[in-house]
Amino acid sequence: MSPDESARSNPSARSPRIPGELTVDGKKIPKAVIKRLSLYARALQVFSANRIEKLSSQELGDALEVNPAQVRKDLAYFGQFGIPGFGYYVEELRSRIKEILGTDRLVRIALIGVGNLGQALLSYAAFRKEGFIFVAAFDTDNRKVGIERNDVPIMHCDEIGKKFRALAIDIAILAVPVSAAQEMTDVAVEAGITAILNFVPVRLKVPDHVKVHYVDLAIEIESLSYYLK
Amino acid sequence: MSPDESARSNPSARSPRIPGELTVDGKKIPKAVIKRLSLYARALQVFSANRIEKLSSQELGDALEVNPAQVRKDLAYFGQFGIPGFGYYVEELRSRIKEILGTDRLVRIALIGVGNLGQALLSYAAFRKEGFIFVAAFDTDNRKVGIERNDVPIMHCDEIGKKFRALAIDIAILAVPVSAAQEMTDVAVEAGITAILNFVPVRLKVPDHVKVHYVDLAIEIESLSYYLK
DNA sequence: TAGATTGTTAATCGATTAACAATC
DNA sequence: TAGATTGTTAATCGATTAACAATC
Repeated sequence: MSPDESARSNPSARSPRIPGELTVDGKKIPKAVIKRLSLYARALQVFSANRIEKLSSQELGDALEVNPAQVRKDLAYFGQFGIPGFGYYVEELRSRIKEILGTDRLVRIALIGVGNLGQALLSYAAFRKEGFIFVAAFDTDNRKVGIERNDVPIMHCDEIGKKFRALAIDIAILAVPVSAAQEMTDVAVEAGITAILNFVPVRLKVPDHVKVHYVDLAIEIESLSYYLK
Repeated sequence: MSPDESARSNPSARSPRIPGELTVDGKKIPKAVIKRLSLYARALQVFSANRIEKLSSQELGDALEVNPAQVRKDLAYFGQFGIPGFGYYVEELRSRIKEILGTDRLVRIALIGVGNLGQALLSYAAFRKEGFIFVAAFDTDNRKVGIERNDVPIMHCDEIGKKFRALAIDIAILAVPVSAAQEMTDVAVEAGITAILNFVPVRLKVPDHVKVHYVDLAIEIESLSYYLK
């Protein structure tokens, strides 16, 4: 079977075969589309909580400062979700987007590095509300190992190899010092991880099948500085 | 004098006149360029620390996974920094980029919201190393008001109006609950702030001259989820 | 039916990469 | 001089927006 034959009638079918390059039915999906999809899902949750049962691409776009054509185009990558002349059912659209994102279930997260930032992330209640759960944290400091933090057990980094598989970790969040970042990454990759959210200000070397997102707080502030008068 | 006449021979002159739209000598500067400039500055710092005195756009690009033509093009927005056939002097390029970014001096930051995330940011040593200093933090919880955290005094949010001006705050970091985000933003804007780094998952309404950068941790994780096999 | 809004194609806009003359 | 690498223009690539036939 050729890669193209993986196209199916199921409109939200995912067929990522070339590592790092995501396609649905042969179309490449820009990274920005995925980010907006996630924003749509959250906005729809709010509409739903406010007892709004239907809306148009215009209304959804207005809530997020996104062009309505953009909203429709983003959705079109994955199928048809609306009714011409009517709009979208809020709950249905929300749940189908969550399905596309793969967040229609609990996503299991491991934290590597229980410093200040790591601890803040552990205690960030919004994660749980949005369907993410910390199942384990790892640190090399023996004073931290063995205790719990926000109901999350802290284990030694030496156990990453064993525990990542046993606990079926989906995503690793990296919040260690620069000096430890690459080594911890290598261990996590060796343990089979395929997605890393990296807060460490260093470029990580990973195999093609591993996806890394970078959040760089200092760069965010520095680039804001440019816009000061 | 027409806006275009603000073009000067000084290549790094900044002339942002249309609020929110940044131009240098009439050219628009993409936001992505500013982010990369900040990455270049940090990488150059590392080269410098390793006693590397010169490099080419190829070498700088390699370190950051950026195309060398991209490096040169980014710099070209602001002037000429290299020597044909030779490359760039590391220290000179670094200091000129810092100048462009406006981070060749301490940038003064105020934190609004001293919850878990806020406290983590206060204790994030990397900020200080990169030239940012927290000069004040604000919270509405009277148990926190009056004490210090990482040498930063915590004041009541009612004082934002007065203190922002007195302390010459450059950038506000917003880390409050969703319910308080817009009100705190309004107060900060009223107090003259022009740059906000917002960690709260809500769209802020601000006047055109105020620049907001969004860091949305839940969206980062959710969009990573999409890339799981 | 008339009005509204989708899904989709075409047009526009912007950003990245390639190529190369200029030049150290 | 010969070799290397810049700065810059042209070509490519990708993403956003506009427009509109299809259709509920």
